[in-house]
Amino acid sequence: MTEHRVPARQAGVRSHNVALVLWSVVRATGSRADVAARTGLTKAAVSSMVDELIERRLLVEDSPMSNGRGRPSKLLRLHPMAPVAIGVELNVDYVAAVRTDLAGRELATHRIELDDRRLARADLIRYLVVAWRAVRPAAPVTVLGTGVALPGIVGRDGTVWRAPNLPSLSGVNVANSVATALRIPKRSVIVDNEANLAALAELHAPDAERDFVYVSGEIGVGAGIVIGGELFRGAAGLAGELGHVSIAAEGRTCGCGGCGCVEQYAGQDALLAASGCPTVEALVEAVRAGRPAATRTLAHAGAALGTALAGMLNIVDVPTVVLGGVYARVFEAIGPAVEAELQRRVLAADARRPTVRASRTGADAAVQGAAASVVQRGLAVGSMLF
Amino acid sequence: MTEHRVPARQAGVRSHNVALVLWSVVRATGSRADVAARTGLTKAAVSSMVDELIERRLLVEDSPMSNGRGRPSKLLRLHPMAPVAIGVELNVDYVAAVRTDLAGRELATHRIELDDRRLARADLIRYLVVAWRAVRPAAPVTVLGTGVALPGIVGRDGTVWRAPNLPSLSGVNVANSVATALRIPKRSVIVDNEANLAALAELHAPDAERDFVYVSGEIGVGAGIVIGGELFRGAAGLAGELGHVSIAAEGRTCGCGGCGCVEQYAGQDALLAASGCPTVEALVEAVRAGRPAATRTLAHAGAALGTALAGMLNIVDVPTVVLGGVYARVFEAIGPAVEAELQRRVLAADARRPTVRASRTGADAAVQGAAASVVQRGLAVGSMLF
DNA sequence: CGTGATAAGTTCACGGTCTGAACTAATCAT
DNA sequence: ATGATTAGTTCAGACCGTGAACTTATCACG
Repeated sequence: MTEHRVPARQAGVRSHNVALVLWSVVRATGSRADVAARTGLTKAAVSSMVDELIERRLLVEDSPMSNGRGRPSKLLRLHPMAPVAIGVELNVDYVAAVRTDLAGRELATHRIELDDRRLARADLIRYLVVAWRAVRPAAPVTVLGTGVALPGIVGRDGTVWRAPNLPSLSGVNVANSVATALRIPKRSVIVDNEANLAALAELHAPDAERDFVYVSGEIGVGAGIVIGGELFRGAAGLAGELGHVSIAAEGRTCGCGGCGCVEQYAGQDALLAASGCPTVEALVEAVRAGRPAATRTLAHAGAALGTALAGMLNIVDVPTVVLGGVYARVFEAIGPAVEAELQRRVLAADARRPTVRASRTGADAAVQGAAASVVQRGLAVGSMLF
Repeated sequence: MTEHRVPARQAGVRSHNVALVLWSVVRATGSRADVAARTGLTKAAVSSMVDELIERRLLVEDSPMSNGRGRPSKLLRLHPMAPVAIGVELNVDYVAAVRTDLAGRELATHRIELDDRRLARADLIRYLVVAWRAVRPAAPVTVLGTGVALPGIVGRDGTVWRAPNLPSLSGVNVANSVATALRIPKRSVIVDNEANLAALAELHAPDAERDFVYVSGEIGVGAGIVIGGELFRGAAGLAGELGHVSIAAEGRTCGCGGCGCVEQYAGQDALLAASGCPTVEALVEAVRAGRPAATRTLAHAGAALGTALAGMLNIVDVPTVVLGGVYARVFEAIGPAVEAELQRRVLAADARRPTVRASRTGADAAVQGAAASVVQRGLAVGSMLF
């Protein structure tokens, strides 16, 4: 049953509406009157809240600008010294960081390529710290929080349940480690799976759907589920482990202990092995050149991926699949195979044909999403910001 | 991003808190002071809201009752003429209905056994109407709404997307049909999948978990997903189609057009065919008697079901599986096989062992859940009740 | 150059809401 | 009977969004 446990108070109304106003300006600049029209609040209410937001140095007022007729409007903008969010990503072959404003605009980026599969836990954390410091604001600006993207299963409290490709992180509470290393409050750190955060970035891209599954094709295969414009994390935050959905009960054995896991058929390593390409770049090149070995491999992988995704779509009911990571780069070869399999296996496909498209975000999707997750929590009612 | 689109108003605070107070009394009787303590509101606020609820004939006050010390408390109860909810279920071999109060207590039930696989749409609706009328309140009591449980995929607007076992219902907007046949407002009718509503009933049972998957083992295999004490319906309300998750890419062909669907291995018809039992009763009896053909069949079916469920658990992240329908009746034979497969295939199993248990609700789970879904919507803010 | 139309933004009385403290009511133990 | 104890009520105070009236600022037109 819907839990009403918490009583509502007037202060909650205020903070909700102030967040609404701030968010409205962050999404698109506008005058007080514009904001009132967009939010449904009265001009009087918006005026009072904008005053408060200017007072708190979250917004600034442009100089008046004529609209042709009537009193010129004073456009509102994010304050240049408004709080920022930092996102960092620790992946198998690189460490990345980004600083964004509340609108998600990049203010600074950083990236180091390295192979850290065999690094010890302390070294991994140290790389994260270095990346964080590289994008830290010079000016005395509040850092709203830090989002951390990892290639593994992460629980709500920031503990890594499983990270096959970064074994030394297994069981570690990364939120704690990062917070102590950076001497920042633990609750300002959000740790999540890389696919979940990339899905969040995809959600923030222009014209994004509000219901989709983002498939992250890296060395592991993960998925971020977005329903109604919100990331679906499941009971403990572990939702979306697509890579280890079985598509053949007695199929290839997998490092996870099961067998027939789709990762064994459509993961990055499987793609390279089956196509005979040494690197992802070579595979992408082979697809461009239309080499049969590559296109055939990807058609097979697409069918496997599509089978697993069909199960997923039957279970979570999402109309759109967004292919990211490697899959986005070879979309022309793998997309149709995935789509065909979905059409065949998704129960609702007759009534609502599932669509498959390539991701619109680039390689920094996860790290962008990490920063966005901080902003999202910051704008939520009852958060750090209000 | 979390959508703040709608501004908050004071009236919303009031209706939220009134619902909170009403719900608190519905869950467990208590004095105004008890309610204040339970909800976190002040005695003053609760007093004013209880007055309103008594005025509106939703609550009544018992005569004072001594607590040993101090002024005796006047316990609050649901008004005997408070609104009720009606749930009806149309299934392949029976039609059922129930009337409940806001607390979910049964006030009247009705059940007709029949085989309606071949009935025309109009006849099916007629049976629903008859069942509804059989439990309709005699006294002039408001019917808050009607929940309809169906064995098929139902969209948010009440349209049946697919109902393999009741083909004449396919494409029909059952909410409309029932509303016009009963001459009740269309928006008072909620139509949903039978497994979803059974999950809701399981959630309302005493000591229910707040995160689980309810598996409905009928002629079709469906699942209702409960996360954080709320039913998860997916983007369009079609979530949980477990029966057509594929466990073998090139496996047995299925009526849905795909192949390898788990329903072909663990559905009721598959169980009967494989065990050689003519009816479910015979199968249950064979399991009780420990006949090898039956136990072997169920072990195999359990492995198939467990494989599909493992994919589901990896995707939606739920720690508990509740087996209902046929599976509950043969739990001793099928449960361990399911559990073993989950242990092997669920990625988070090492850290959090998935548990499997039999449903605590009976054959009327879906119809009870249908009524509960009405109450749930009725108590939600901005609903019919407030 | 002045006048009126137009639109942005502000002010303020009002009604609704919860809180917290003071107060009244009712019962029990002594 | 008296005091302790708990239930429930009353009321002033503070907060909040609304809606109408008002002020401010610009443009078009004559």
